[in-house]
Amino acid sequence: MVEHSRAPRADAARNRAQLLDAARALFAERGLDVSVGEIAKAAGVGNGTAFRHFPSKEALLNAVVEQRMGQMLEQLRASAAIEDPWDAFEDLCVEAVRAYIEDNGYMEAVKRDCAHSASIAERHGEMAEVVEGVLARAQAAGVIRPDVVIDDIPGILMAAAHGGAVPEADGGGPNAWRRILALLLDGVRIGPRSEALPERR
Amino acid sequence: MVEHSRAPRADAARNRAQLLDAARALFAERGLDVSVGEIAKAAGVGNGTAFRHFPSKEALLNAVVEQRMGQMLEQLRASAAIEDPWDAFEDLCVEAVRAYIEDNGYMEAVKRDCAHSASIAERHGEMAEVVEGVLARAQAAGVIRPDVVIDDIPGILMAAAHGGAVPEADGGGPNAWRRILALLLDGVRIGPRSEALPERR
Amino acid sequence: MVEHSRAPRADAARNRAQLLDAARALFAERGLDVSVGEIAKAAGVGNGTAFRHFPSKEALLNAVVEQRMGQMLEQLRASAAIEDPWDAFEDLCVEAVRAYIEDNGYMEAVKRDCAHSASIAERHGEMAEVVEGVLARAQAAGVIRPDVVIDDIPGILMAAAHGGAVPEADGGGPNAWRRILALLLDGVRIGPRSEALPERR
Amino acid sequence: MVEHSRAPRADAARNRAQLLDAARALFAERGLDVSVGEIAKAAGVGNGTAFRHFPSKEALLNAVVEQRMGQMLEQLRASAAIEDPWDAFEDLCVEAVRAYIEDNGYMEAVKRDCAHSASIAERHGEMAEVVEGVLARAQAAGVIRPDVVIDDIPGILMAAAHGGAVPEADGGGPNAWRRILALLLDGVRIGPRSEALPERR
DNA sequence: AATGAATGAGGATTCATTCAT
DNA sequence: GATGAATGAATCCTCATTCAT
Repeated sequence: MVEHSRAPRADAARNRAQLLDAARALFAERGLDVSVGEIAKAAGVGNGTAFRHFPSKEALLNAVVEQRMGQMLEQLRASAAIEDPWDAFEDLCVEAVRAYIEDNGYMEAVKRDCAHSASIAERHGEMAEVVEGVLARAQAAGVIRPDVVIDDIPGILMAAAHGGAVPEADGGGPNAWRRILALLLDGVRIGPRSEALPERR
Repeated sequence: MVEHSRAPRADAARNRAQLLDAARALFAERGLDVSVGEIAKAAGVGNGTAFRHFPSKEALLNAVVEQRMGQMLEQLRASAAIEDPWDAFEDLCVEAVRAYIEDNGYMEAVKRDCAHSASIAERHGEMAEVVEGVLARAQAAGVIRPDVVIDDIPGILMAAAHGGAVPEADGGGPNAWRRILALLLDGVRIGPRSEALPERR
Repeated sequence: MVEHSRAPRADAARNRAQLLDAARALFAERGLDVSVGEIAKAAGVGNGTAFRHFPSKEALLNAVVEQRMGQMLEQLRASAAIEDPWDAFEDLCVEAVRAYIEDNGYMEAVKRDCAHSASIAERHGEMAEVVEGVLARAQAAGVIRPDVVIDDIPGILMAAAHGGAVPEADGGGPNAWRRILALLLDGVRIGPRSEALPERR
Repeated sequence: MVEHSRAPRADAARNRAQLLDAARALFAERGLDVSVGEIAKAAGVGNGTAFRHFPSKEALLNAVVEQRMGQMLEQLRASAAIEDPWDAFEDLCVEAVRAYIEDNGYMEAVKRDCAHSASIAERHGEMAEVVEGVLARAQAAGVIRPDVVIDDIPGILMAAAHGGAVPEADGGGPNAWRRILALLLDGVRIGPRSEALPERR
């Protein structure tokens, strides 16, 4: 009988999750211009339901971003756990940029000022802390030039994420960011350069 | 009052120029989503006038881009004329990125495939030629690592242009790109790194 | 006042019906150029509601046509059920032309190729079948000249429907088609002519 | 030197003629929806010129119609000159319908009430007179049934002109009107029917 | 709590018509 | 008299958001 009753509280949570999933997928795939209606449809719910869970499109985006930041935070911590200070920093950058690349919506959201909700701000703070730690460790280890500051990192990541954002004819494409990031890392690093740039796909 | 009087025929060119100016300004400020109507209003002309001069929004954008490319081409040539191979390359990058930064619309247009109009394609070719020359000269002079290829350059520029595209609180801002570009250039360069990153701000 | 209260959900069907009615009426009255906005207003709904029910003007027209074809098909079958072969044919023609006359929109739609939607195409096929049967029976009974072919019938009906499509001063008007159709039928028939043309209203 | 002066009065007449020609051609080809601007362009004049010669689109259409009526009148008179009363009537009908078919714009204009200008009304009267004469002669000769009246003729012609106005799949096409007109003529005629309907294309 | 209907403000684009030169 | 620029209303259509059930 449980299954036959009309969507009780349990399904509310499921709907929310499905909306978030659909929103993430669609924002990632097609940018921030997808309509709420389309997201709702992809989530298998009515569009009114979308607005019940998230009072505005902006709020939905924020929720997606917040969730994404959660995953990102885990990822950053994993990178931070790498023993070698340089490897930790490099891995952190690679994974962060990959997250941007794979989620256009997240990236576009990051470009706006997204410290709207309290929890986003909190997550943001935690992430900053982790990054700061990794950077400090690498600088303490003497593998990153000392004039790089924590405020440079978001820009570096965002820059790398746009390294492939040109037409294919001009060298753009899904893997082009790897070379750009490699150049940036070589610019940041102390010591010998990387032997070779990543293959251009 | 003189300036406010209507002066159609002779001022058609002026209207066109005002439309281009308004379009550039608004595209730059608020991205490619500004409506043609708003551009027309900013230019001080009626809705239909915009479409008389540019048969579609796309065409208006193309015109903006084309004009910008003209300026850009001159700028690139000036950079190419610099004697020192590295200075030429560096100047070229700085000026190109500055152009992107100052004209968001241009930059967004560059991300798309912009070989729409014949003249844009032609300009594009000329620009590529200049850049290729500067790169080749620098590599021949041994100041740029040999595994950098011409197809890396647009990505490098686009990346640098996004170095400031994060909230101010995260280190973004109108001048942040300079540091990111400096890092990229250090990654590209053979020999000692730059002594210090450009000042933030 | 009861009728004026808003009653969305349950009345969605009613809105749809009102839109169809309004569309039919306006298309009939003023041709296919009436705007969707005007139809919506006549139906007492907002602009967007029209597009919610029918995703495009074309779709709205198709719906009108489809509905009309349903009525028409019934009518044709009723005519086909008439025992006397000639009477059946005549009645079929009269009713078909009347349908055109009463619904200008339908008629204009028939002029285009209207096999747009699957169901329209299907209906079209069913109608053709009925007409073919009636014609064959009449020809078998020797009351219609044998060189008339099925492909002549749509043209005959369309022609008759335009018999009144001239200014009143020139003999046009809502009933003028009856005389024209009578002439056509006399041209098609084997045997004596009709004794008198229908009264010119 | 004459050719080098700026379009004196003589060219005004020429512009007018070119506008009429262009309007006729475009209205004929594509219906009454062609824009004045397009007509002006086809005529090789500025659109302001079009509105100088014809104060409104409606006026331009009227002028086209008026001119067309002139040609038509000649044609009708030629038909009226045919000796055999039936042949005269038949020829008149064939040529009139052909005129409609070949000039969609004219036909659409005839459907509206086009007695706007005095000269159109006058032409209209002359045409009616000719038609009336041909009809009377044929009826006097006993080849047209007596219950056909002059007011039936415009409807007959308009009807025949729409005999092909159905999709090709339903028997429509550029020559279908001939069979429909033949049926109408057989309905109108006294005596034996035509031996065979015109070939369907 | 979920639904999907309704809404109306835009957005791009076209066009008849008016006007300044 | 000719020109073509300017105009703004109108058109189809989309979408975030609100509401009645």
